[in-house]
Formats: sequence, structure tokens, C-alpha cells
Amino acid sequence: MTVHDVARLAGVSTASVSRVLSGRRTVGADVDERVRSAAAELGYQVNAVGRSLRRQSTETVGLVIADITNLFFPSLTKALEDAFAHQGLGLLLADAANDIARERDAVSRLLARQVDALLITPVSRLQSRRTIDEANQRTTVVQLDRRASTKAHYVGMDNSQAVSDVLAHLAELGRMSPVFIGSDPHISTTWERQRAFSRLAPTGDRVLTGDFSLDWGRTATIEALDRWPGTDALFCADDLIAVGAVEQLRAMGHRLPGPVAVVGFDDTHLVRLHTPPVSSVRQPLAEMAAAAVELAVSTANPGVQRRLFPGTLQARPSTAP
Amino acid sequence: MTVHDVARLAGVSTASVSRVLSGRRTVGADVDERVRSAAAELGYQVNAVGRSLRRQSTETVGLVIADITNLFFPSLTKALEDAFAHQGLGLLLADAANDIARERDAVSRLLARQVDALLITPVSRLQSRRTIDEANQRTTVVQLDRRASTKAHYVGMDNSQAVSDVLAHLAELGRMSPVFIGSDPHISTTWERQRAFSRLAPTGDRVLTGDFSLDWGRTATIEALDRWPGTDALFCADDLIAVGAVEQLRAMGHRLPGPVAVVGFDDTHLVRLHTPPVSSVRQPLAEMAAAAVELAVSTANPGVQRRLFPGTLQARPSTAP
DNA sequence: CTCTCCAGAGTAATCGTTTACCCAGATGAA
DNA sequence: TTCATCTGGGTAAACGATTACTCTGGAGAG
Repeated sequence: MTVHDVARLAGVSTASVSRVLSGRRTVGADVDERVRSAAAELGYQVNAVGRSLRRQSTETVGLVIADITNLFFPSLTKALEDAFAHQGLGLLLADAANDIARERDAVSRLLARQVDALLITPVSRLQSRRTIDEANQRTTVVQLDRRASTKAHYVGMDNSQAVSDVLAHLAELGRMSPVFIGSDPHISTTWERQRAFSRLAPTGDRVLTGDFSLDWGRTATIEALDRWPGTDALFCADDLIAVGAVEQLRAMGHRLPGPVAVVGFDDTHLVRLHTPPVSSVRQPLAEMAAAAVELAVSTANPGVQRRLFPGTLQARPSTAP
Repeated sequence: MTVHDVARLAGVSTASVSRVLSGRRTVGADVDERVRSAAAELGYQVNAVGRSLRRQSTETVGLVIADITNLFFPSLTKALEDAFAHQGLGLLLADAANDIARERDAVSRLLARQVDALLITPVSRLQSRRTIDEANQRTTVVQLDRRASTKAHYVGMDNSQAVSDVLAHLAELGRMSPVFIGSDPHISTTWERQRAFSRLAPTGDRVLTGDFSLDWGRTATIEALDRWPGTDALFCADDLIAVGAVEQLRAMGHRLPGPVAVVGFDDTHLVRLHTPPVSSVRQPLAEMAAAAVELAVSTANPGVQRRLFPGTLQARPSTAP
């Protein structure tokens, strides 16, 4: 079932069929009509592979997710799928499973498939750079949420502003001695949040870093309260850690809301549905996805773009007075 | 950068280049060596679009997810991505957003892209059938988790067995008066679980159906306890409802573990990390994904396959004595 | 009336790869 | 020695769509 079949049935040339069906050039009314009814009769649907080869464009973007089990990324993926499907662009998904080598591999496979753009949430702030820069020479690369290279576009949240907002919120409630519980500092978001905390918080030097898990949230909470007895807030680099912190506080007999507040990042289901609900900073995913689309499809080259969106603190009982 | 460039540099024909790089026919040792070093020198990577057109195979499968915001599906997606990437197959993702029309649209777009197989979690047990049957005439279709057509492959969990196991577990704890809180019966999994409950439970007629949300879990809990005072277990069609039920029970002053047990389905983060942790039936995602791969790539046609895997109850405090 | 221009349609080249087909030379059997 | 067979390699024809180029006939200007 090809353009030739349609052309034969309609009694026109394949060029006319292509013109009608792609709408890229006007044709006479009768030819238009004949082609359309022939295509409908045969149930013809254009073959995207043939089209891609000729047009040198696949209308597909690749998406490399650092770790799809991280609850935040499915939300991001959904926002992206939405935005790109809206433009008729397909999303080719790959998971790096937090591994530099798998990330490089995924990028390479997506490039071989001639994706029109590559979206990536880099695994490592430092070690993903080469992969990104190399890919960026072959196609448009947009870094999302996390960043590793200054040579490729970036769309993300203004972590500095978000941290500042959270600290202001805590200060308003009289909480002046927060501790930052970070996770892997190889991840750019965590790192940025931590740096902003160190710069802006009254107790900027009170920082613990570990890995990215519920258990670390628990362990770090014990350590924080032990090391800094006056602690009145646990500022967590993401929601999983925040939930771990809340669990640990409860296990230690604290009430929430109570003397020690907890706040997380990403506003995943985890904290919204937790008991008690946990405060968290929400990223404006839809806007970020829209920006990603814009950068991905832009043919003009106005240099490397860096688009930062404001995060908004969703205040919940875990930080109430 | 094409086979021609490599061929020129290596001083051989494009046929030889293709033979070496695709490994589909043996060539002499010297030619092999010359082609490989030329390809390496140029950094040549095969163009998948050209290859797909000629080979009539894209090495890509389409995945249509009923609703990617449903916490269960990202886990399934991850398992699939893993399994397919392992075979060198790409995953083209589409979200149906719980909408029949968008589902049809997504399927059509994926078929146009010549996916080698189509994986789908049908939105509706009844209304997705036509879409699936039509797609099944053009490529291999594998229904996952949910099913809508008997004419296409299906990979899922044995809901009947799972329900039976859960009821046995409850009975062991002396809980003989469960109520089933279902969600949308258009969803095949919910419907199967509900039917199995009706058939197997001592109180098989105690069934409530609503929509698929935390709030429905709350509302249904109130209704269940009101209508059937002796209720000692709430058997929920999925985790979100189960969490709603637990929340409502706590709000009504019940303790957990306590007189009324709660159990859900899918074993998402939601129930694992909840306080108290909620019992749930886990689907063997990795095995299901492996089966999906097998069906998707099988060229032999041994008729429509139906692969059911056992679910395993993860017993947690919400069903403890 | 002649010339220019334009719209509409067809012909065939093209995108990058694979592979059917062909040919030369070598090998082995009879 | 002769003929089938096999191996290694090249040539060119696909795959399906798009589009540069060409051609034709008619409209409008002078």
C-alpha cells in the first residue's frame, strides 16, 4: 500500500498524491478530490519511514531519563509526551538507569535513529558532559531538570529562588536553624539546592550528603538532630528523603506539625498523599515542557538558551507552626 | 556521512561496507579490516532510517499507555523499556490519557511510523476493542495488564488466582466479611478482580464501584461500614483506593492494624511507603515484560497467546491481626 | 497577434541502506 | 583436463515518499 497504489486508483501521478496528502503544494480541485477519495477507499496511510528518509527529518525526539524509577521523572515524561504529541512529534524513550555508560549508549542509539532533537536529564553533573557535547554536534540537545554542559540548551527550575522562598517561609514561622539533607552531589539539582542553602540559610554550614533513598532520609535525620540539637527544620533535596525524615521523626516520637519541620522537592504523589502531608517545592512541568518543545523545534540558532522557571512551595502540615 | 564515504575511504564497494557493518555476510579478512578502520576513522554510524526502509523493519515497538499518571504504569514502562532495550529495540511512547479517541489516535500515529509491534494497555475493556483489532491486522499487537480483545495477544496477571490468595490470607486472619471497593468497571483488571471477588468471597455480593481516585476510596469506606456493619476487610481494586480507605479509617478513629483490614493492588510506592504500610498484590513486571518481548518479536505465528502470571500478595501491617 | 508568465500536472532523481544478481577466480571431483 | 561448486566481491535495483525540474495550455499585457 503505497503512493503508487493511490496514484493508480486516482488516475494521477505519485507527485500529485504526495502533494495532496502532505498539503505542501496546492493542486486542482478535481485532482484533490480524486486523490482524497482514493486514499480513503484504500485506507492509505503515509509511511513515515519513507517520508523521514526523503525529508531528512523523523518528527521524533529522543528522551533519555536518568532514572525512570525516580517518582519525579514519570511526571516530567508525561508533561513532555503531552507537549510533543501536541506538535505531532513522537517521543522515543530511553532509561539510563543512573549509569553513565548506559546513558552514553542510549544517546548513541537515539542518534542513530535520527531523532530531530534529544532531551536528556543528565545522570551526572560532571560525567555526562562529554556525552552531551558530542550529541550536541549532531542534533539539538535540550537538558531538562538537570544540567551537565553549558554548551547545550537547558530548561529547569530556578533552584536558587526556590531555596530562598522555602527559607523565607521557614523564617516566617520562626524556624531559623534548618539543616540541609542532600543526596548525591553528582546530580546537578541536588548540588544547586545545596549550594543555595549554604549561601542563603542562617545555618548554611549544616549540610549532610548521602545517597538518594528513604533510608538515607532516616539516617540523616538522626544525625542532624544529634549533631545540631537546636534544629527546627529539615530541608531535604527531594521528596523521598523528606518522607524518610518524616518517618524517622515520628518514630522518634516527634509530632508533625511540631518543633521540627520537614520540606522536600518535586511535589510528587509521595508527599501529597503522605500522612501527614509534606511540604514540597513544585516544578512547573507544563511550562518547562512547552519550553523544551520550543527549543527542540527551533530552526533558528540564537545561541545556547537557558530557561529557568520559578518553583512554588506547596506548604503543608509538615512545615505548619 | 554515509556508506559511500566509508566505501570510498576503504577502497571497496558500498555492498562490502554494509556486509561488514551489519555482519550479515562474511567477507575477506582484509576488506573487513579496511572497512572497520575506515568507519572508525570517520566516526560513521549507520542511519537507522535508511536501514528501516530497506529492511522493512524499524526495530521499534510502540507503547500506548492508558494513563501515564497512574502510578502503576511508570513501573510497567520501566520494565518494558529494560526488556526491549536489551534486545536493541526502541520504545516509542504514547499516552492515551484515559481517552478512547486519543488512544485511537496514538495507535494510528504509531502504525504510521511502522513500529514492528504495538504494546497497549487498553483504556476500556469494551470500547478499545475496535482500535486493537484494526491495529492487529497491520502488526503484532500485545495487550498488557488490561485486555479488550480476544484476537490479540495478552500478557497479564492471573487476577482470579490473586483474589483467591488474598481472600485466603484474610480468612487465615479470621476476616470473613470483606467488602470489595472497585473503580471503573470499564477497566478490565478492575472488572476481573471484582468478578473473582463476587465468585470467591463469602460476602461476594458486597461490592461498591466508583471511579479511580483517593476520594472514592474515602467515600466508599464510609459507605461500606455504614451499609455492612460487620465489615472486617476492605479489598480495594488498586492502591490509590486502598490508601484512601486507610486514610478514611484513621480519620474515623480506627487503628491499623485493627478490626478493619485494607488491601490494594499493584504494590506501588504509594502503599509501600505509606504509614502504616498497606498490603498489596504485586505483579511480576519483569516476567511480564519478558513475555511481551517474546510475543512482540516472534515471527512464527502460533495463534493468539494468553500469558497469565501469578500475583503475589505483599502482606503488610494494614492486614495484620 | 505575439510574448511572457503562471498554474497545474507529470517525470525522474533523491534520501541511505540492503541485497538480488552477476562475475571472476579458485577449488575439488570425476 | 573439464565441469560443477564455492567464495569473495561489485553493480545496481529496490524500499516509499518528496521535490527539483520540465512540460503544457491558457491568461493577460502590449
